[in-house]
Amino acid sequence: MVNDFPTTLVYENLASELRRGLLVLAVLAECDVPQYGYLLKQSLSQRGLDIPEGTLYPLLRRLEEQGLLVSQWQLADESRPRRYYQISAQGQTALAQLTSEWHHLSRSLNDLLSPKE
Amino acid sequence: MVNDFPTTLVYENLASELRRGLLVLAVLAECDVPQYGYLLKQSLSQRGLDIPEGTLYPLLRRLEEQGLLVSQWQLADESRPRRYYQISAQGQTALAQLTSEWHHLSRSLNDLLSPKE
DNA sequence: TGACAATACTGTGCTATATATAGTATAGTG
DNA sequence: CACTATACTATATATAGCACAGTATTGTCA
Repeated sequence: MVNDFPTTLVYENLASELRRGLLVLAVLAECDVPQYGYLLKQSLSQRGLDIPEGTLYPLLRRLEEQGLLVSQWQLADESRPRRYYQISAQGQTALAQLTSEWHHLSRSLNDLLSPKE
Repeated sequence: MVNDFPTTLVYENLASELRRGLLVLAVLAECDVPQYGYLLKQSLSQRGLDIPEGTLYPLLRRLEEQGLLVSQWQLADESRPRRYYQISAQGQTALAQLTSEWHHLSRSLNDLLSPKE
């Protein structure tokens, strides 16, 4: 099995790993305004962050379970019920910390990736 | 169990998730020059990317298994044997792709995190 | 009217992976 | 001579993305 990985598969895998951690930050940041899953998927996609439903919905539930998001069903007339998620106070604290960590990390990585001496 | 997470634990968790995907990129980039685990750990730590041994060593083996790194034992006299890892041709391709993906993602995320309209 | 795509979500199970933990062993230092 | 730093291996567990499948409604186009 060793070394039998098609290059594209390996790459896809690594790329999604890269994306993975950033999604939490992105979702938390977007949820400063109430959002429901499908809308979120689309707005993130527009920003270049494609995320499959199978990842997004579980992520939203997980973040709610951890107390970073709160949600409620909303029955706008004439439309399907939607579950709206919004960031909690706890979530805002986490978002602030994560954002600063993000800036730190991205700076480190950019240094590392920039052309060497 | 729901909602019983101490905030710090949740945060630690998310922060390490954030770091996780970036490590692969960082390691690949550093291995343009032969590196061994312990040295890598230290140079990354200096750059602000702390990575426990329990994460780094398995990562190196995994990347070699996937054909992105190659390694060999080296017995410098007077010192303990070290396993040196270096990026492979395949690895360089992956690194290039990942780097461009990284720039793309970090731009998206920075947009998202920057003050709103 | 009837089919098909888009919308909007839930649930289950697989697999990949980080991390904790423990263990081995040598070199240097006080 | 003990302790710390160095340098690595191995195993077990828990987490979480993602694929896949399912449900159901709304809108559209022919």
